[in-house]
Amino acid sequence: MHKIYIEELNNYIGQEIELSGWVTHKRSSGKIRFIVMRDGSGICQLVLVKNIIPEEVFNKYDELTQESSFKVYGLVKKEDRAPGGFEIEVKNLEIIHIAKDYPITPKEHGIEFLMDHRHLWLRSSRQHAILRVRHEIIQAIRNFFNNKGFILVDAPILTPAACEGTTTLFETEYFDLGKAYLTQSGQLYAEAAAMAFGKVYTFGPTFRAEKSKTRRHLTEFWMVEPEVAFADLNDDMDLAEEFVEYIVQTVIKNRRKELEFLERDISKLEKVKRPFPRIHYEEAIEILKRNGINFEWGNDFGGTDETVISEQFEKPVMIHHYPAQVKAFYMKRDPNDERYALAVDMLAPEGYGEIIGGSQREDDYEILLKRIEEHNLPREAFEWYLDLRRYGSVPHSGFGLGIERTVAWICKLEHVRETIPFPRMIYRNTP
RNA sequence: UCCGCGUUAGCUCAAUGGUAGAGCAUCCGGCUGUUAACCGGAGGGUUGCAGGUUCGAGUCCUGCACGCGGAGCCA
Repeated sequence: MHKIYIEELNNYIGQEIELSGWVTHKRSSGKIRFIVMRDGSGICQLVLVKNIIPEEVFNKYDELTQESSFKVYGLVKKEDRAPGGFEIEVKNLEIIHIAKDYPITPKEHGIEFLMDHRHLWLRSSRQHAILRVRHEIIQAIRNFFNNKGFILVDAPILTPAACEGTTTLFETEYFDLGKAYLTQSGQLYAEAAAMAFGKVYTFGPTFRAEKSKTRRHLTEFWMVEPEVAFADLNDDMDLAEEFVEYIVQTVIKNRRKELEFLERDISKLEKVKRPFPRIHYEEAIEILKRNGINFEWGNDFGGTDETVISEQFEKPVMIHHYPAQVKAFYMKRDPNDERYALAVDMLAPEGYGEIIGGSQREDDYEILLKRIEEHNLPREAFEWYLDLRRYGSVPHSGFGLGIERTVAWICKLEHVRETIPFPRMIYRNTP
């Protein structure tokens, strides 16, 4: 007998097979009983009919509870009435473990209850769909860069100093060397690697100890950060739009079933094709003014501002040339106008906000040193970073894309907490 | 950190200041094609915690804890 997964049922119609899985729910009409099972690859309906199977097998239905594990042997039939389109006419059934009082019952639950039971919530079909899309996005990211000759370079997670500031770091003791911090970006290390390999990307978890409490924030989130030697801001934007187009189109192609389950309007995602609009910071301000928003030059855009700007477009929009004062020390200034940094943010459509932040980096030793001092950063900690400008410095650019916000946008979720298996938020670090 | 809302059965929620209730889940019974099946019955409560007002508080007041939504900051 073939031991198979539910997703393979189509190849076994009319044959006897073995499945292993868990009870999602069951129904009975007396002498005919139904069990809906899941095995991780899908769901399938089992039918037990009294009189055609041994009484002992028929009665195992009574023992099985929601989420009990078991093996089933039976005949595969095509059946349009069954969820998933197939059903198993049960011949025999072997109980592995009986679950007692599974807490997530087939009715609605509140978010606090579900988050407390996140380890069990992952078993539900909605979470399956979301995390499969996440998997597909990560796969697309790796394929995109690998196919373009980028080298994956893992940045350290324990770091000696801040990349961007000092107020938002998780701190830990590091033997006799004092404090260490959880990384908030792999970028500085990606720059070093780009000087070694030309085109690189880092991909890993990053940490922000900010007390942000919104639907777009986690304290631990995943970021992919490409960095390219000899690339300027325009090259950076070219890469970013090709990258995002590839991710979205790959998910539509390979995970249409999951998007449909989530009731995602796929036609909106189909529009995510190059070229994306590129607007100057000043144009973005004009858009805000036209929409009656009073915006002061020199500020960064808030959540509402981002939504208003991105609503003008059906595609992700790139805003470039931000005022240098609101951007990080390592960003290169526009040589034609020192007020601006050669920075770009990409805002996702439908109000999902910033998914990419990037820039051309400062490649001049003296200027970078000056910026480090202006920001009151400890020069010793950045000596290695300054070395990159001492030995064959070149123009280079890169960006970071937040995985969770990208998943939330593509799945059209209310909150990023569902985009990662075990979210870490300001008021939650369990389970 | 600030602003707003909330906390009642295992879960989701009701309950003019006057005897705490429903649906689901659980248990018992019925039903040969169910789709979060359905029908009948049963058990299940220190109303988040600590005070206060009142003849009487789930309900009004104060404080605390926890959660949710939003702001700031960011990806």
